[in-house]
Amino acid sequence: MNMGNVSERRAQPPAIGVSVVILALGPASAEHPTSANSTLWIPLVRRIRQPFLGDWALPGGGLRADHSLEQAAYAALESTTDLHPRYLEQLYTFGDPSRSHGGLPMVSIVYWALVGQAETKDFAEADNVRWFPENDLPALAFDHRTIIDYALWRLRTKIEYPDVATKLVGDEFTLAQLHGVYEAITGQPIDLANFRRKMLASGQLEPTGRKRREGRHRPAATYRYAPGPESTGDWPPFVKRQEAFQPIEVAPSTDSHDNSALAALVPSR
Amino acid sequence: MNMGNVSERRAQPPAIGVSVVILALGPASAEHPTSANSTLWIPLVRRIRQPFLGDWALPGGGLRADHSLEQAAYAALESTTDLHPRYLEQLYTFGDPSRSHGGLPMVSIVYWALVGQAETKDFAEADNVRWFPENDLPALAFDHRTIIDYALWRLRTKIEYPDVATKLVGDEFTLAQLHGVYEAITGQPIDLANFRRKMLASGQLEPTGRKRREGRHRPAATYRYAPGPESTGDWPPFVKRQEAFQPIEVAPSTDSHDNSALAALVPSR
DNA sequence: ACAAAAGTGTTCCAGTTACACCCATGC
DNA sequence: GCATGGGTGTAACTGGAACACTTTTGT
Repeated sequence: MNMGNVSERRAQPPAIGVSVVILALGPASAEHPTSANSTLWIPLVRRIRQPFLGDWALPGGGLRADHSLEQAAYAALESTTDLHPRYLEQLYTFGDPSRSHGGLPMVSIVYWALVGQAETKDFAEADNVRWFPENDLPALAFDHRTIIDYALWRLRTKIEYPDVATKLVGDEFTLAQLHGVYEAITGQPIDLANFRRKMLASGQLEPTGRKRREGRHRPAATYRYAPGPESTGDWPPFVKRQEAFQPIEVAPSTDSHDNSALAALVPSR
Repeated sequence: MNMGNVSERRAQPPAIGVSVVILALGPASAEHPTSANSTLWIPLVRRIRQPFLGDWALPGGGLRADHSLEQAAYAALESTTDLHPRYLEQLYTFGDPSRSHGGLPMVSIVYWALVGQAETKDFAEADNVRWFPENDLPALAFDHRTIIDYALWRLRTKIEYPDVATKLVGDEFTLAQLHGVYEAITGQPIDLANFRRKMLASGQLEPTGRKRREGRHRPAATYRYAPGPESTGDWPPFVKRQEAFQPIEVAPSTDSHDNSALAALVPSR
């Protein structure tokens, strides 16, 4: 590729990449406790080249012409953690020339993903991957701090939709657990009595009939998220949602289809 | 640029572009009347090459490494109409390989823009540019129909925020006008009495003291949109908004700064 | 029996809806 | 005066917030 002088390069299109903000519910961090006993954790990867060498950054990768954006996001996710996302949505596309800070100009299409609580036990920490609590992030490369703040803001404003909240707990959960998720995310105390009624009234929660003992006291009924066709609004009335969650050919290599891992990504509303 | 065989090209990054869905309030179309006497109009450009030669498409263009996404969106907008946007926001990024339909793979970062009613008099119709009412669109190239549907959906869900609605009328407007905008966009009849109270209660409307005669009857007081610092929520609590509306160097050529045209784009909340 | 969390009932309040009504202006 | 839209008043309805209360379990 021949790019002559500077002004010629400036006229070139920028590079494209995809990044992912992965969010999982974990224990409240010891140093920075919060009112709730859970916090959000985010995995970051350490940069191994300039600029920002040694700083932490969002997982991400390049984009191939024969892959969808979701596929690229999913690949970036896999490069960081074995956890499978239960929710994956496009967040925003950042492309300001100033954000590269000395690197080559880059447009980043950012996704955010939620992974379930049950699975977060294996917070597998590779050498260059580490999980950080949302309220105690290290110095971040590029504008990634801004991006994370935006992702958290989006989560907080979107948490009202039951399907988002349920993606942060296991498939089967008690209302108290779900309540905890809401409090952890909003940072606000929420009246449990009203919360329970509101959730049940939404018609999107299906009792499993089973019970679960949380502490050493009365067991609670468990529920499962059940979409229900009456879910209006929120998402556009057209195919976009299906399109976004088409089966993904995960491996960039030729022939390995593993869509089983993507069962959780099937359109949910 | 040398790209050998097909599989090699598939591994290349796709091209990037920016498209804009421009929305303006205009008269209800004769063939497809609606309950309200206004409808949304959208300018489209005719394609002059394959694929989809002769079909209509959203205005758009390429991306340069030294331009921000907003600058590119603004440039695309200028290529179509002289109208200046009063609102410009990123909508979504589309990148599915299937969307190119025989063309080269392309990632499109789509913006949507609102232009004021007063200015739409000069619906300047160039040979390859035509305005269409939202309810009577022609056959569209690529997935542009989906994109427009998404933009309309977004507008309809966002119209609640007074700042969005006011962007579709002139700087000075009567409550009846604003009411008409709401009805045109939602398609629902809205109780005028309650509407007026709600708007005034929002504290974001400032009386000008002037009056305007609309029909041949009692004149109505006019108002102006006045942000007010109490506007909470809606937008993320960080710089993103400012960043998104930094002064834009419009012309791709070397040195012509014309930021005066962008006064309307200054952050409004 | 007692502690602790699960789960239910009930009141209060604020914001919205529906609709009746008065006001200002042109003809 | 009267027609027409501008503008106000108000009662009924609705959903959420607050909090007292009952139930079920383990020790």
